[in-house]
Order: sequence, then structure tokens, then C-alpha cells
Amino acid sequence: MKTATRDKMVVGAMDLISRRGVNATSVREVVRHTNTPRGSIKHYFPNGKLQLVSEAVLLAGQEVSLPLQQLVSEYGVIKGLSIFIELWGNILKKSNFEAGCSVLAVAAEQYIGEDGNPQPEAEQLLMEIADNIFKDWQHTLVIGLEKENVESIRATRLASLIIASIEGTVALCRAARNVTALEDVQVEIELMLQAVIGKISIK
Amino acid sequence: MKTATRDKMVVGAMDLISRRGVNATSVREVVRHTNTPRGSIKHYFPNGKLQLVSEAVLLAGQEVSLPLQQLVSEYGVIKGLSIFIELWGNILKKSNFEAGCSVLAVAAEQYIGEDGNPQPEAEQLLMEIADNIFKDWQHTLVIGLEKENVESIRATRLASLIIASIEGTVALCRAARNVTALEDVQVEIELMLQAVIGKISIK
DNA sequence: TCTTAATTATGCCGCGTGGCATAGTCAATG
DNA sequence: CATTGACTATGCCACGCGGCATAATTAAGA
Repeated sequence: MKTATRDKMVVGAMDLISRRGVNATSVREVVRHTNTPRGSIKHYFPNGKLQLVSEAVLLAGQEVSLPLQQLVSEYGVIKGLSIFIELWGNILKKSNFEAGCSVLAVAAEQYIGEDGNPQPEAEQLLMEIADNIFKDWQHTLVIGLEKENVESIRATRLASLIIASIEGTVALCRAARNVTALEDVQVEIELMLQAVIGKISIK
Repeated sequence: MKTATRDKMVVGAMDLISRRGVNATSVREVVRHTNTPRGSIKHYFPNGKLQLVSEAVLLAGQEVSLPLQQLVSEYGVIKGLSIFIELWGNILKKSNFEAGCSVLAVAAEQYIGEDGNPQPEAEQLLMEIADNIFKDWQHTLVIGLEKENVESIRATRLASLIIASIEGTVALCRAARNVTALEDVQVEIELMLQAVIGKISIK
């Protein structure tokens, strides 16, 4: 497997993006950070930074999609989400609140090219990648909710709320340097879903 | 008032940050973007980019805090939030989904210095500013919820969820280049609050 | 008016960047 | 062993950056 170098680059890019964002992640820094040959970047990523970043974000999406899917299908939406949120808390704590969500990072900033100007085509590409990932996560939740007999339209709306709130909360916790908001949101999402699914009245 | 120049710089920085993020917003671009004398930046912001960015983010926070506070106190939490969310939708649409939330942008990326490395002190300063702004918004909601007889602890949790979900949704909508997620979240927040406040069972 | 202070103009510095091109090295296959 | 193709090393480029210093200009106060 010669792809060891290539993989390290993508993983390293993902890591840096999750901390610094896309624009502040330089390919040279990725190379340094991963002890990887600078001469290989052009070889593995002929389209340069944009290609590296694209793959890094795709990977970041996958690394969230898989556990989310697995947790929801194994424990159901409510318990699954609870664990999923706890997982994010661990990522934050383990990184000393430096790491965030790479996909959110993409969605929060325009892509600026080497000339210092926005690059609409590149921007659109990355945004579409991010959008697809968000929609993927949302879809997983919709499936899980429908399995609990939540109506399709309602499930879609709830999934939007849940994804958005988790993403937003991760950012909030970064700023606060604690995990309180994540705990708050976990509780409220659980209460909300219990009400919706169990048709129980919230007091 | 000679501060016309200074103000234009702060406003321009805020605008650029909301689109590009902090790291991709250069002082020189702010100057160009605002037709402002480059020589004045050192004069009005002796501490350089960090000072400019700090004030821009503070302003961004204020420009959200005030309407939020006003809407909640005038229309109550539910109706107020509904209008507030619609307001965000307008910002997105009017900017062709280029503008986002400057405060979220700060929370989503590390601050990278002119040497290309993270600057922990600057980073901490900006994060504290962002955190204070988030907490300010949250406080406004807590007040509004308590006025509707929601228990204090519950109100705090709900406020976390609401702020996080709105911030997250703005990012989602940027990626999707439409306002659907914002509409979804608006409906679900309204339903949730009606249930909590009115003690009505959700079907 | 004259002079003092606030503001602006402009050029320079060192640096890091993304991209590229050329040359080198290494491994696998003939 | 030879050769071919994949991988890597390294230097260069033009650029934009943040910061700074010095000089010019303008406004305001005596």
C-alpha cells in the first residue's frame, strides 16, 4: 500500500481543518504536521490544495456518518443521539477544545484562493460537499425517526434541528472551553424526542 | 466626528469576517473594501489586526443582541424568535448566501498569526469575546422564557439549544444555498416552546 | 496666523503561501 | 542487470500578508 503517505496527508489536513478552518490550513503545514514529503503533494493531489481539502472534508464527513449511523441503528434515535453527542464532547475535551467539526468549518467560511480572493468555483465545490454531508447525517436521523413512527415531514424538520443544534453546540463549547452546552442540548433533544415519539406530554 | 473612518473599518471588517472568516480577512482587504486610508489602520488600531477583529466581532454580537432583545421583549419568546429567525433568512438571501455569523466564524476557527501559527493568547481573547456574546444571547432567551414561567434550569437548557440550532442552521443554509433548514428549525422551535410554555402535549 | 497635533501616504521588510519545474532516487519488472 | 515508471527532493517564482517608519498633509487650537 503506497497510499500510506497520501492517507496521512488527507488525515492531517482533516485534523488541521477541524482546528483552524480551511483557509488557515496550508498544504505546507499539512506536510510538516504529518512528516510527509512535500514533493509528493503535487503527485498525489494534482489539483492542489482544493483536492486535498475536498478529500479531507469528505473523510471528516464519513468519520461522523459511520458512528452516527451505527449508533442510531443499534440503540435507536434517542439513545443513539445521546451517545453521539457524548462522543463529540470527548473529541472536544481530548483536544483541549481545539478541534471542531471540519464540515462546519467549511460551511462557515468562503474559500479564499492563493491570490487572496474568493474563488467561487472552488467555494461551490466545497459547499456542495458540506451540504451533501449534512444531508447524509440528516437522512440517517430521518430513517431512525421514521422507524419510531414519526411522520416523514416532521422527521425531516426534527433532523434539521438536531444536526444544526449539535453542530452549533460544538462551536459554542469551543468558545466556552467547556462541555456544558453540549450537555444542555443533549437533555433537551432527548426530552423533545421522547415527547414526539412517545406522544408524552411535556410538563 | 473623525471616527467615520474608524467606524467604516470596523464595519467592513465585520462584513468580511461574516463571509470569509477571521483568518481569511486581511487588514489590507478591509482597507480596500471600505475605501479607507491604509495609513490610518495603525493609527486607529495600534494593536493591529487583533484589535480590529475584536471590535468587529463585538459589533457583530451587538447587531444581533439588540434586535433579539427587542423582538423577545416586544413579541414574547415564541413570536420573537420566529421573527428573529426570519431575519437571519433575509440576511442569507440578500447576501446570496455569502454572509454568515461573524461570531460563529470566530468560534469555528483558531486564530492564526502573521507567522502562520496559532496564537494562543489572541485566540483566547477572541474566544472569550465570542463566548460572552453567546452567553448574552442565551441570557436574553432565559429572561424571555422565565417570563413565560419556564423553570430557570430548563430555560437555560432551552436557550442553549435555541442559540446553537440557529447558529448551526445559518451554516447549514449557507452550504445548501437555500433557507429550508431555517424554516424547518423555526417550526420545530415554535412547536417545542409551545409545548413547554403552554404545557400542551405534542401529538 | 502660526503652531501643534491628528491624520494620511507610501515604501520597505521579512515571511509564508500555492504552484511549478527540474533533477534525483528508488523499486519492480523485463 | 537494465530499464521503466512511480515517488521524492529541492529550489524558484510571484504574490499577499502584517507591521513598521518616515514623511507629507490636514485640521484645530493659540
